[in-house]
Amino acid sequence: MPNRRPRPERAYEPKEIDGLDRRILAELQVDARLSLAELGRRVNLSAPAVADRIQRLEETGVITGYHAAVDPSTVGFPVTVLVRINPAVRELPRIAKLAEETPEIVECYRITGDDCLYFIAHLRAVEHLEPILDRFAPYGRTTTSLVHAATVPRRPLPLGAPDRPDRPDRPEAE
Amino acid sequence: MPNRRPRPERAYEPKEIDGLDRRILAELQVDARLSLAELGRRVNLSAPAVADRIQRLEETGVITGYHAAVDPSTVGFPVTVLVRINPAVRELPRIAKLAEETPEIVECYRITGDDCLYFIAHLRAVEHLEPILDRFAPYGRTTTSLVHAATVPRRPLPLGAPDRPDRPDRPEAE
DNA sequence: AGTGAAAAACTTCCACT
DNA sequence: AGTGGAAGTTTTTCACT
Repeated sequence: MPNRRPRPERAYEPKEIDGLDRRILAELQVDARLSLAELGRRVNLSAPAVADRIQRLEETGVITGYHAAVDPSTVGFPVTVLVRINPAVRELPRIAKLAEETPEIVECYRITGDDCLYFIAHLRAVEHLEPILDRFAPYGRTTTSLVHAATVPRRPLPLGAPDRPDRPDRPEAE
Repeated sequence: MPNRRPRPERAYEPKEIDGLDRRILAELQVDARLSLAELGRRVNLSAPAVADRIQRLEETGVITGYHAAVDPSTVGFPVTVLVRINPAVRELPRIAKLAEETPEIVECYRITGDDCLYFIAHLRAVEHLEPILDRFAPYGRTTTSLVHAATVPRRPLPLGAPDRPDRPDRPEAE
């Protein structure tokens, strides 16, 4: 037998995710507030079994959280911008820190290409854009786009239709 | 009295969102699975009162859903791309439709600027990028970036700290 | 708009398979 | 890994403020 060291620590165990897990994930991506009982009914499993699986999915880093989606325009942030940044040499860490410290910025990613960073920010008014851009200006060149309508609103990963049973159905109680 | 027609239909009523609502929203953005009972404890309100407010927030379009966040890399989508598109004249609707029909695309927005559309897609392999780009090629010029680490992972809107009481606390039971 | 109390539903724990 | 049953919570409804 080959000398197998214990598996290196990693964020999530490489345990197989089966069709049942995928169906549970598909359901929870659409409605995170589904009860374990209801989930169990949908995937044909008892509530404790669903609870077990969900716990495992959480512990292995597959599910990273449960979040209410709030429409920014309804809570005073009618303006959304996407800003790309072409950083001056060696200034990327400073830019990342600035982004982190700016509460209006709700996500920020490193990307490949000339502009190697971009963020999304929600603003109370277009006028609030300038001061934000000004803070970044010393460290890079910014390109700003106003975000209009969502052509495809955020939607779940294509995990396969949540309707293919992995085991035969149990007989229905009527 | 001026002739007031019934209020035009809109996605959400312009009812005031007070500090209590903001605190509830702040909590639910962080953990959508909090129980009404626990929320009530945190904002110092009874469970039925919290349920009422949440229902109103849902009905008025402030809360648009509750979603489990799934780490794409743990479910077989290790590659994330951001694609900007500069559409050929009059082809934007076709591009939007293509985006809608491509399950790997999890969001797509219209933006200002030369490239007036962008989308985010999660892929099972870089090789899957080409066929997708090829579908868009006839209708516009695409610019693709690979998305690396999240500098700022998606986080809640800055709705104000969820710890400022709007009413005096009730006496604690001990 | 919010409360407390009762009924229904849900989550959790556990012994068993 | 999953089940069914018991115990503890939570959600929901409702009369009252």
